[in-house]
Amino acid sequence: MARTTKTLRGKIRKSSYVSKRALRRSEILSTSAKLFSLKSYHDVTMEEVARKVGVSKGTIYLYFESKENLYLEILENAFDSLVSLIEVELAKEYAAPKKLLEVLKLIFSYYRKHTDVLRILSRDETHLIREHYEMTERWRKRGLQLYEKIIEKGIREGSFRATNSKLTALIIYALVRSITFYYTTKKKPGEVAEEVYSVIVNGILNPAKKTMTA
Amino acid sequence: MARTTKTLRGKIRKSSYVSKRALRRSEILSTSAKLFSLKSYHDVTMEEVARKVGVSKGTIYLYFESKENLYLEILENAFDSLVSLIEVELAKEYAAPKKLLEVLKLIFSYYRKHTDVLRILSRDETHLIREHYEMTERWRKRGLQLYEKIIEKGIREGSFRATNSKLTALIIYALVRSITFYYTTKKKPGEVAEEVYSVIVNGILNPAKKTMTA
Amino acid sequence: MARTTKTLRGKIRKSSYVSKRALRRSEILSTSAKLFSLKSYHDVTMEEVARKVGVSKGTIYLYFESKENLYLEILENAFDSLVSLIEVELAKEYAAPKKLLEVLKLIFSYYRKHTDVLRILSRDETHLIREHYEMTERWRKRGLQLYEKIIEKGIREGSFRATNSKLTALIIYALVRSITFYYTTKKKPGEVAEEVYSVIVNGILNPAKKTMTA
Amino acid sequence: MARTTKTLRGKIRKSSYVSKRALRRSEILSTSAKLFSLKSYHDVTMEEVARKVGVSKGTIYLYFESKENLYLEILENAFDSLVSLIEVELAKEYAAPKKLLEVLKLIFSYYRKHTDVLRILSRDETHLIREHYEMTERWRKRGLQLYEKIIEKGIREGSFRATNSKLTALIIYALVRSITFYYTTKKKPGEVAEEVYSVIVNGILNPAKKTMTA
DNA sequence: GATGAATGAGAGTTCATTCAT
DNA sequence: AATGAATGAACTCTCATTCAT
Repeated sequence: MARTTKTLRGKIRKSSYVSKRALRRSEILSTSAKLFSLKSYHDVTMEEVARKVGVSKGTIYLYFESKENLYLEILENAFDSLVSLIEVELAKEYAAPKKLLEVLKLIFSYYRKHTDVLRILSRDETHLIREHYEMTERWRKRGLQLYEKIIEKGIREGSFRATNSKLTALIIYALVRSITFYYTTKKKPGEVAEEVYSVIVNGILNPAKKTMTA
Repeated sequence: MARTTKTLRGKIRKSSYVSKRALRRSEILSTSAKLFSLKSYHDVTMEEVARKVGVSKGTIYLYFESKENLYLEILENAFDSLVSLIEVELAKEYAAPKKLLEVLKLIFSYYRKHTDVLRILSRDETHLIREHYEMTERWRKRGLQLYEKIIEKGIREGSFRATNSKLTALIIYALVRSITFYYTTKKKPGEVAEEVYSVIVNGILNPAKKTMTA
Repeated sequence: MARTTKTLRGKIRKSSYVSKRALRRSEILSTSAKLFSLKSYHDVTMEEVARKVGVSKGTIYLYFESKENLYLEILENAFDSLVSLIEVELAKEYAAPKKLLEVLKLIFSYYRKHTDVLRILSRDETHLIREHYEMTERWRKRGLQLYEKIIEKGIREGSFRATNSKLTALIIYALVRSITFYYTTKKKPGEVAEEVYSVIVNGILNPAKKTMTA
Repeated sequence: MARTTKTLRGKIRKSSYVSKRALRRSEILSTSAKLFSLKSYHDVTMEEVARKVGVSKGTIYLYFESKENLYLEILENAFDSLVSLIEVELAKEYAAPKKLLEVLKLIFSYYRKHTDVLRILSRDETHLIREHYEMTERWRKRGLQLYEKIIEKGIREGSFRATNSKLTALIIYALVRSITFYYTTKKKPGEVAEEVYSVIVNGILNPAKKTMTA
């Protein structure tokens, strides 16, 4: 009996310990993510992170090898969670225009909820360290490919006209990035997505005069 | 005769002296601009700037009060020269669509020539110092207003349809920014401008099916 | 019992921690005070202070915000402790001459024990920083007032003749300062005080001939 | 004839050059003396000296080997001119009390006219450099000896009572120093000298009660 | 595991001094 | 003789990281 109890307690303790550790980790991650979203990498000090988390400086190093690693893990997490969301969406059997709209909706919603982390992700602090550079490059290429595929699918389906799909993908990527950064509005993410979608697909020209400019 | 020569020489010497100093200044500006475009503000050291320019650390301080000032001057120069270029274009009596196209051409050409400086300008290293923050904010607002005015003019003229002009301006601003950043191509700036223009005004939808999505 | 022990140990540890920090602080204070008493402010480097204390440069900054602050704290400490000593003496109900003698004794004793710090206090390095300037000015004015009051009290009581009390105060202030600085002797501070006192009150004239010079 | 003219011209030119050089030298000396009297040695920059004199930094080095030398020469000049003045006074066949009074008058007058330089001389920035230290020490010892001799003369003559002449000399030295530093008054130097003299010789005690304290 | 004291390399900046012109 | 551009050593201060407790 005693042993069982002990073992159980051990397990509980261990599992509770593990979850405590996991909790601390994510606490550090989210706290520092907020800080990194407000200032540049170099302007966030480990001292500050520790103070905000409510632990000592040394403790941070029990959970993360270095400041660099902490920073990279924030990026990785953000990157992975957004990508996996989009992956699900992409798998669905929608026509290209609807697919584009749905992805936009998804992204804008996600951004609204995870502003901190994504401000960091979107920032062009690209040359901090090689790992960071590579990660953001990977992320950007991944995003571009995603849009490119949708556009090419649309062109094949006949729903999109035959534009330069690389450039168009970049355009979409860019505006998503900037709108999440700078578009301050009370509209719901879904509405924003629709507005953006409308400009992308229809352009800004007055259809009545379209013949004049094409 | 001799006197004349002397006077002339005096003038030349003086002017050559002035230009020597100016030359050094711009040498430091362009060298450090290149460095700042490759790394973040904090990752560029004055030591490095000095070494790249080929002078000693102290020399930099003969030309610039501080690292901050050096950085801000790079930004200011870039900002001012681009703005004044655009201002000239805006004054012309074009219809909105042509105006938009011309401004895009102008910007892409400018970027091609001043990549270093404009990579810095476009970066979102927004929290370095108040002056920097204010300068980039000003620059962004100025750019957004510019596009917004063109779009509103177009709407009034009937050439553009009645979109959310604020959002549309942001979209244009964003894509210009990202394309100059990430669009690596051998096309001439003018061609890029036209491609971008086409996507903006016409959208990506196949006109044959346009009725379906509006 | 065990609990009591634990609690006690806890308290001891905490108090021992506090005193450790306090110890380091005062170690740094006294070491740097010695250095500052030997060289001018600018000639003492933080590197040197650290080396002499036996810690690294960074450590000094864990205890003091800046070199300036370190310096000012040395001054403030010296100033405060001497002033509070004198204050006690002044409150006593002595006649002016005895009061003067007692204050002199006090000051000379104090100086003997705290030479380092008071060499700094007495130095006329008046233009370092505004805080320093203000502090030494305050200290000087405070000292002068002190003597002035004693002298005026003496004049009122009839024990001192009616001299220019401001000038006399300055004279006393000055000689105290210089004697502590330059009078190297094996005499006890009390004896020095009495010698000085004697010169001040009686002057140096031979009483037998006093009528001749007055 | 031509030769003579040439020679003459050469001489004139040379002498005019020499005096020009001498003028520059003393201009630099007096300008920097003023600066050194306002700030500490380290807080006066060669840049500042040059600017105030109205020449370039390099020029200062054509007249003085180093900052240290410039500083030392200021001290030396002040020291020498005062000492030679006093020397003359001392040679006169006065009785000790009158001698003391005359020397005090001399010193206070001199200070009034050469405040800048003597503020530097009186400052206890004693450990700048060995030369400076030695010079101020020499100066102090010289001054002390001077007073000591007068006092001992007075004691021998019977005009002064038998005090500790070393201490008394120090007292006089000290108060002279501080009064010149801190005694702000509109009185003429001669009057100040007399006031000081009176306190020194008569003390501050009320003669009516003198018997009580002796 | 957690702490916080300690480290020390490296940053920006200053300034006495030198030197080509 | 005079300049002023250039130097570079030395300074104060910061902060990611380590380590004894």
